[in-house]
Amino acid sequence: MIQTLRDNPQDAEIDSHKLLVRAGIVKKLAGGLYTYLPLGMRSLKKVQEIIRQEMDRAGALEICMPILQPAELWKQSGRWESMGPGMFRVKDRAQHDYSMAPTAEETVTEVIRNVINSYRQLPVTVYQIQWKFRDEIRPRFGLMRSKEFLMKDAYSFDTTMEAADKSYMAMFEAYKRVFARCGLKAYPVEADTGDIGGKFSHEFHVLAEAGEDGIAFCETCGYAANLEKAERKVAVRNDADCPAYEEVHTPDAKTIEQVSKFMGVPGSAFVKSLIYNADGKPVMVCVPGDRDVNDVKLKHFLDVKKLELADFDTVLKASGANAGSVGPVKPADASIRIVCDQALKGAKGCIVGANKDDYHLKNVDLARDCNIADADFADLVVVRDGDICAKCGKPMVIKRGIEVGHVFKLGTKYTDAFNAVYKTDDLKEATMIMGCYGIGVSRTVQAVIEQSHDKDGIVWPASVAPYQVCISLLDPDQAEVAAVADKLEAELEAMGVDVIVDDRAERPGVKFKDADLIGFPVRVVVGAKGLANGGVEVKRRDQDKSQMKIVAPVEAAAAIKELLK
RNA sequence: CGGACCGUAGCGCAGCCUGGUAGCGCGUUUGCUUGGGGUGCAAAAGGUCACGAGUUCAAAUCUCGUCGGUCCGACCA
Repeated sequence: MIQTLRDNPQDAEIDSHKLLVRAGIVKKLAGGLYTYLPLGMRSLKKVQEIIRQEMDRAGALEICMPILQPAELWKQSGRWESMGPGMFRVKDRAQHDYSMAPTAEETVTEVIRNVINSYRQLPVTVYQIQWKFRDEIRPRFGLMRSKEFLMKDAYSFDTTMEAADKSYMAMFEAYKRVFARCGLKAYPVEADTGDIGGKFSHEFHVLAEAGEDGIAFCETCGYAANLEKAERKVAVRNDADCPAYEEVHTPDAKTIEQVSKFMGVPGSAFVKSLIYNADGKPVMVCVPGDRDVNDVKLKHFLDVKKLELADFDTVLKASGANAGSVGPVKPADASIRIVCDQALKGAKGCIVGANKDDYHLKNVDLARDCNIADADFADLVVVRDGDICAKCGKPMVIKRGIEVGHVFKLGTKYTDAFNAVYKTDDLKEATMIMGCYGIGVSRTVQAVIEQSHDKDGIVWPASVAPYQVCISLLDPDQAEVAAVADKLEAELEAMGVDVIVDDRAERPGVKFKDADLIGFPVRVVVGAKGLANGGVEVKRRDQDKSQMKIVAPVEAAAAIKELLK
């Protein structure tokens, strides 16, 4: 049931997706839904096994929770509404609502609440490897972002913050081991903690051009954070004083790019001003003209629940102009709060929107001409390549990554909602402190391929390859040759090595191409010609043809075992 | 949600503009051939041309609608 394709599927864009399909690892059923063919299933199981071993080693206990989850659980945490259309919802015959598990914080908290009653039973960390469902807006890149995917999710419950930190670190270390054993270079990256706060969230990223997430790296001090979180340091400005500001007519120029072209001034000389709607109140946000606002940072800084760009009406009312001519100098709504990126502190001689359609102001001194509180200067922009690391002051680089894991200290968000309490040693009740930890198992399989392939196909690490060894049997109809292959296969299996024999009636070239495409870590060629030359030929997938070794059949198994190390 | 493009054999595509017998490559099956990096030859099977309506003597082709897919964008002033 292994079939390889010569042509790339038309819907695949990135190498790992093309190879998944061409090598016969998965087969698409519909958008975002894939069947794991025999080869894919074997790799998926190997990744799962590594995860199980490392979870067990870290002291976590395996459980299995239902995929179908009663709506009541989600209503109790408030997420039945807040998850929005991202969650698949179904009804039973009695019209009761259920979700198809997108994650399992609610379920696990309900379970633990019922099972754990005493501090004597804590701490505990449970995990499961279970299918998850998310109604992605745009499933893409094969297994990378699909509607149904295999996830390892773990949840820790502790009595104290210190203990919770310890549970967190145990998972953190386990994750490092899991990815290393899968042959992946995965980096822990600081991530935003959403509504919870604190410094306790790390994403594990595999660096890849095809990655969907941007990560800021400091090669000097090792700081790594995703773009939502990454902070930068800015130099103190010492701008020359400028004369009083004046209006400039800028017809038909709305974007910074257009005005900058019109006036012949670089974008960085501008102040970009946006009106946001923060919990229903308008706020003006100013950043350097060549920068983007980081909504997550802004949300934290303003400490609001809901943050979005204001609609056109609000913009007009707040500034007095339509979008494109908004600025911090004398907005129509004089009481509007203006917050500013730290890089603008002390900025003089800037160009800003005039709060009058088709006009801008030049020679603006933010301190002199605008009403901005000192405390309203903060780090509010998305970092980019070359920005200064907030930790060590050296430049950072931006790289792309695939998020394969996430560890998160949750606090009491769910244990409060579900009243997950335990009896303390002084006969009181206390709320458990929770952490959650996910690994995208199916995504990890694809990340391995993305990180390890060449022009001929996949280069599987031995630990997660569908088979570690492929015996390419070139003359299957010659009894003595086939006998050598049979014996070698039996020996390898006895040594605990996975082996597959390609005994198809195909030409050698076909077998070699397929073995390279699928990417078995070690290829053994057994053929009449080779045997006449003294033995069988062994070669690692990542070795060149010239590094192929001829070994006597009796020594082959040992030689292969050596190559797999 | 908005825009663009696309649905023709298992896969990759042509044909559509200018309506008239449904084609090519890969794969599959059979025979011969070849036998160390996707061999060559010959033959065969395989399609409601996404679906529905319309125009027409006649629709894969033109028109409208529906469904599905892919990509881009979603207000950064």
